[in-house]
Amino acid sequence: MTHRRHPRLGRPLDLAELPIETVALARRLVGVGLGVASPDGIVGGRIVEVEAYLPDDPASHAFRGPTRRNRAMFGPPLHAYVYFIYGNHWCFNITSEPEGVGAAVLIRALEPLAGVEVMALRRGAAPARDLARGPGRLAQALAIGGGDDGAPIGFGGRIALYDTGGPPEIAAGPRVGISAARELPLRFAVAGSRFVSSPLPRPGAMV
DNA sequence: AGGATGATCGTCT
DNA sequence: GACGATCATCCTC
Repeated sequence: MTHRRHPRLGRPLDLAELPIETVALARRLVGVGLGVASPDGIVGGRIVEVEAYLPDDPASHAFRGPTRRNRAMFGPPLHAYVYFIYGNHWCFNITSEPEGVGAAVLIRALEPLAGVEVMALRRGAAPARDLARGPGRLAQALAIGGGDDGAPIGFGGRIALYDTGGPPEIAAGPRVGISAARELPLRFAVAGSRFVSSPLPRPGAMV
């Protein structure tokens, strides 16, 4: 199964268009199409929520230097970093920054657009809104697991990005589930999307 | 609608 | 041996 123009995800995204600085990449990925090729066809949707994990970020797995688990974070940009958490769940990141610098963007939620029935099958009778809302559910719906860790993003591989059209309005807020650096607004989402895991203030909203 | 809890295991100290 | 970038379920309000 190979990636090409997809009626719902759009046309293949030229990776050269993407910034590799972590915050810039995180913001750019909001609204981008994500497709995973499998025997069941292309399964994916529009990225509606991400989190940035910066170099020298106390909330990042890379904070204490390279280990076997976080190795991909220190590899080249635009590769998958996939890790297992809480004994149950896989989480999917796209690496950022030049090789040697440990950083990545966690993909937290998707608006399902392609292979929705396949996602529903994998997720087991979940409501459409919950098919890929949250990083664990997203990985399960897309069948992303440890075997994808370190793989390059792109056409010719399993995981590819698509250009779905114009950039959306982006909301920002604190990251989820971390204990360090809680105050930093490093979570980015499509403003107002119902597929975001938890609400974020609209851009320019009053505090 | 929202808070608490158990599941479950790889990774690092 | 503790804990985690989570989720589903069960409970109370």
